Amino acid sequence: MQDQKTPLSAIDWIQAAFRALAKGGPQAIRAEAIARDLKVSKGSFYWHFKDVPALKKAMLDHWQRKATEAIIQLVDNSGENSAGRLYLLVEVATNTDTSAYGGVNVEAAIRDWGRYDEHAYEAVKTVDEKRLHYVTELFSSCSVPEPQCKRFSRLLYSSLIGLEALSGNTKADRKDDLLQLLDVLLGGNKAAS
Amino acid sequence: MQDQKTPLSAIDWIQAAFRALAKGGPQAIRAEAIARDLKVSKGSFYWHFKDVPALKKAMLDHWQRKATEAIIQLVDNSGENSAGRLYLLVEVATNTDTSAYGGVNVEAAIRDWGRYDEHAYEAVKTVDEKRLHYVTELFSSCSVPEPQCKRFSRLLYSSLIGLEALSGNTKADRKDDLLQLLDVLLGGNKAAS
DNA sequence: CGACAACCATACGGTACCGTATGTTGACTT
DNA sequence: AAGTCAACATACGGTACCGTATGGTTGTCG
Repeated sequence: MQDQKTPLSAIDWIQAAFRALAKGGPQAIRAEAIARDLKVSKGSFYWHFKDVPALKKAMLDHWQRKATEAIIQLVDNSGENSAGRLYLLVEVATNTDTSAYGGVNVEAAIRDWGRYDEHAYEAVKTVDEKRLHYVTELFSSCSVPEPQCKRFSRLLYSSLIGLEALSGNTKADRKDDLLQLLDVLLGGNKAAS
Repeated sequence: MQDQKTPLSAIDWIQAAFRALAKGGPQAIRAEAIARDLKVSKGSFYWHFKDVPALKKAMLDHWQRKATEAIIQLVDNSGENSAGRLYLLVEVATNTDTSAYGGVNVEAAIRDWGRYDEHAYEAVKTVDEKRLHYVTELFSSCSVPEPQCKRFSRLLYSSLIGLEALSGNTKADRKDDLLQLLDVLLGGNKAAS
């Protein structure tokens, strides 16, 4: 939104790179292309970053921090109990408008990226593990028997990922589907507690 | 496996292109790179295809046919009832070794591709709709109440997609998770028969 | 044996990108 | 007012790809 003469920072480049990633995939992370998008020359890029791999590393570091911070915020706020937190988690997670860093489908794009790039894979893996661990704890606090907790968290998280990858559904659809899944998962074990 | 002097066909190129896609993403579908992989020159490529977009179109057409044929085979064979077919479907679908066309993670790679390419998106959408329709029918035959059938099929299919996108789990894990999900989905509505 | 077609190699001009080297500008010191 | 430095722009050589043009092998058929 800044129009003229305000110098760019590294974060500006990172955000623009995420826009490019979301729109064109990992191969769209190119110095000259992003420079055009920012209406500067690539001389600017090579002032802020050593090379393209350095930009990619900065993107992954940035995302990895943001993606886990979002979870921590949900832990701290919301005086809900465990079950309530699970439902709240679904509500928030389906709001893909959490456009913290850059674009819209950044999450999915990074996950794709991880399929072809080792460093991206490591970042995705780390984030996945932290999130799954958190959700597992929530299920455990809902008196779900222990061996099922990890499985249920995988199913819930996988459904979130899969529903966004699936074609031809809306954000509201995905939220309803996931809430219903939570009902089924928690209801099926309501006997305990 | 053919060593020397056996001339290539268009299908050979398509299969090699799928290998490239699975390994390096959509951007890896390049005439010269695939030619090197096939140990021929790109003159060969431009004899079999008009250009790279023509190859991509042929890939999508080929996959779209294969991906729906696999379902039809499951309908015809297997004298199972509806519930049994659902479980069988999970068993077969988690065997990603259905290496019919080319590689391993071709499905996921095409889904990624669809995020950046309109034609690929259309192909994925068509395949998704056919599969979802089939699974919905199965749920309906299992005395699952009508409004839930579509939702359950989305959840099952999305979980399959999401679990494969998820990092750090094995093929056996995914199968177990999905079978358990089926238990929960079918068991949770056993009352309404 | 000569013609023809399938199949491929080689050579070419063109584009888009990378990374480096070096010039330019404005703002801010002293 | 001269110097310094952050933040660019410009220009360069190099690579990898695209698509075309054209030429070279095979086999097959009359």
